[in-house]
Amino acid sequence: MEARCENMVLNSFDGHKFPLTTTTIHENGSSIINEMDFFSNSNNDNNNNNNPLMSIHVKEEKEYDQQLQLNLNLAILREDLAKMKRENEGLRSMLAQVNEKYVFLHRIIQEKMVTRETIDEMKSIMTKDDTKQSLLVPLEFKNLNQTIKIDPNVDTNKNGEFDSPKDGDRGGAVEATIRRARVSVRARSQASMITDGCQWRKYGQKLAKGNPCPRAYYRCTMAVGCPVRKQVQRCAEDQTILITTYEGTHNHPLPQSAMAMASTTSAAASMLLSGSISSSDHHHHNLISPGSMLSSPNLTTTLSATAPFPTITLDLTSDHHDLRQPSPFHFPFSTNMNCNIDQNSNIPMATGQLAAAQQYNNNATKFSGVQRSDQQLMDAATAAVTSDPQFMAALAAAIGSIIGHGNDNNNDNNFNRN
DNA sequence: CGATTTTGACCAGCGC
DNA sequence: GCGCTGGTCAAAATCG
Repeated sequence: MEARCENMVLNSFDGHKFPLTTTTIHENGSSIINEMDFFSNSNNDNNNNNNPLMSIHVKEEKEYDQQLQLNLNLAILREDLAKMKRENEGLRSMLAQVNEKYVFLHRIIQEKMVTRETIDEMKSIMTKDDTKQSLLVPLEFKNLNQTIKIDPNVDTNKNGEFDSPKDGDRGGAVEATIRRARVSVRARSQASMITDGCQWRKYGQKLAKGNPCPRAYYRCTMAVGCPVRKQVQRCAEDQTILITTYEGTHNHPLPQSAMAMASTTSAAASMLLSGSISSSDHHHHNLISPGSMLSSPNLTTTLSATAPFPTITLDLTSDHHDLRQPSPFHFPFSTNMNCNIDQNSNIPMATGQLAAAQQYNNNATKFSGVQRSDQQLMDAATAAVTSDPQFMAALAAAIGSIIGHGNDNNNDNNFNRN
């Protein structure tokens, strides 16, 4: 004779209890704890088919098994969710730090702008040939934002492009200078074109001299008349390197996924035109600007004064940026914090961020304690984030939304409410 | 069938 | 003026 009792249960999330073990008590008083086999199949069912009571019992056990499996899955999901929440908390704190640095940079930028205005006034007093000066020193724009927005008063050709400087129009010359400034991005990628969030239409292909790989020409098709173009070509020396050269500034709102690249190239072009750094051929700069692609430890920028158009090259081909992968290249998480975003149009605004970045570098001693750890943290986060394009896009959108609200003090709160 | 790509032709700038 | 080169155009082909 043996008695059977259920003495261990699993509480389900909906309040139900499911037996995990049974205890078999034998006549001699000994007892054996039998663990419930969650994954047993129905082989034994055949042995009980002739016993209606046993059949009902087995049926109940099968239901228990199914429910137990379901609840175990739920428990696993819960654990995963908790893990993701913890990771999310870490990212939030990281973003808070990034945002703090953005505010700091923004203040520096404003200070820089004021300084530039003072220089402008002094120069205009010292020289009467201000037309030449302003053409030679493009940074003298008091508000670079104005150079990026499409001005209906500026002559454009039939394609909506800015006319070349030869038309003698000063405004047109300035705009053409902006458009002619080029930002070249070198990155390792197996894909034929890097994914930068914009829509492009190929309008030509050429075999350039000295490179067996053809150069492809693309224009932005996200808006009619958008003057932005890009050239894509593999490096002749190392064909795993994809060289993408951007020219012009978008005249339309950009999706969040495109903001990273647009703001980075915009910032680089801004620096290039600003003359905030000396423009010597093959002069390398390692820029420090928190949270920016431009600040990546192994990123090298190269300015070329001998090229037909002023060109700045952002080199992402070092080991740290080795992005070789079968899937299309995805632009590293970065840079939204490096641009001002027009509250109305969502157009990235070049604001001389890199000059500010340099000043940030000069002031780096203020941050020397946290800079290094932040940089390491940022590196780790970048590697983690870039491994998941979808998450990267979502994170970029989140950051963009924060910074898009300006630098008010509620940014952290805005994010934490998510 | 509309959008996109391909590809030869055309144009402008530059050096000789 | 001529040839070379880079960049763009536009008709044809291709794709989804």
